[in-house]
Amino acid sequence: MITETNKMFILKNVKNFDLAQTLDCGQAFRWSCDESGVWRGIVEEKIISLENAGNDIIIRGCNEAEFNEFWADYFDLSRDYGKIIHEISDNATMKRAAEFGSGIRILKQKPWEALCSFIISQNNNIPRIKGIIERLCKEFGKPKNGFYTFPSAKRLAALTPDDLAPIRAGFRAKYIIDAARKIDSGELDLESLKNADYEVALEKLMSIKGVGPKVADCAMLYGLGRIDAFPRDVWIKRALSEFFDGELPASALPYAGIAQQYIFYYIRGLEK
DNA sequence: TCCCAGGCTCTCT
DNA sequence: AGAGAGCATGGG
Repeated sequence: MITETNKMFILKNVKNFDLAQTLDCGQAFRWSCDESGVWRGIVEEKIISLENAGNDIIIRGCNEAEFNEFWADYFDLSRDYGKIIHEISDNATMKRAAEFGSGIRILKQKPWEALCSFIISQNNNIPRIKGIIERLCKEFGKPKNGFYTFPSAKRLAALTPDDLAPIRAGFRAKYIIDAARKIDSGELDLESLKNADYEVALEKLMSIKGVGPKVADCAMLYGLGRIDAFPRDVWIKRALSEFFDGELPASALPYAGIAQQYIFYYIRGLEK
């Protein structure tokens, strides 16, 4: 039987794309890696596997045309991260952080999945966030070649917080349901926020119960492709006061969201 | 056991 | 407007 996983091709000479850094830096929670360094994941109903090989990346599960059609945008391959790193490196600490995480790319995740994931992330730790999301997909997503799709807002809108008990999200269950219902009813249109004024988008997102400025910024950065969003979590606040006198250097402001990811990855790396 | 986690809501000043 | 408790759950 021919399956789509038989498809394979090699992405040549890719810069600033380290799979481990990009897929396990805390921006997405569903990618996993096996012992041989092969990363696998599902977005919508598309499954792909990737493996770093020097300056190349070995891709399985789709052909080049399919990759260019969908995944190239997901992995933000048209953005010149080298140029950004160069521009923000006039600040010594920013330079260290950016070089430490120079293989990070900001994924363009599905808006609903990003919003829902970061609602779950509040006052939580990353291993547990992953567990809750995994259970959410297993319980309410659709099975697909050994993976599960991320459940749609429509699917979750039909449930109650009690129905989410099996995923053990705690007090966040009611927030997930409120978000799902606002999206499903059309009260909130995530797509339209991609190009909205920042303050307008922030206010719209914060109309969801359990969504404050941090989760809203994450939804914008990771789900709406907005690098003007700058999520301030406990780690970033700590880093800002410890290394940056409270605010981002001016050179990093145009790339605030990307700078934020470098700092997050860097300071957490220092802990270990 | 205790502390904390990619925060937010609610209440009390 | 600002401070602080409470929140569900479980990893370290």
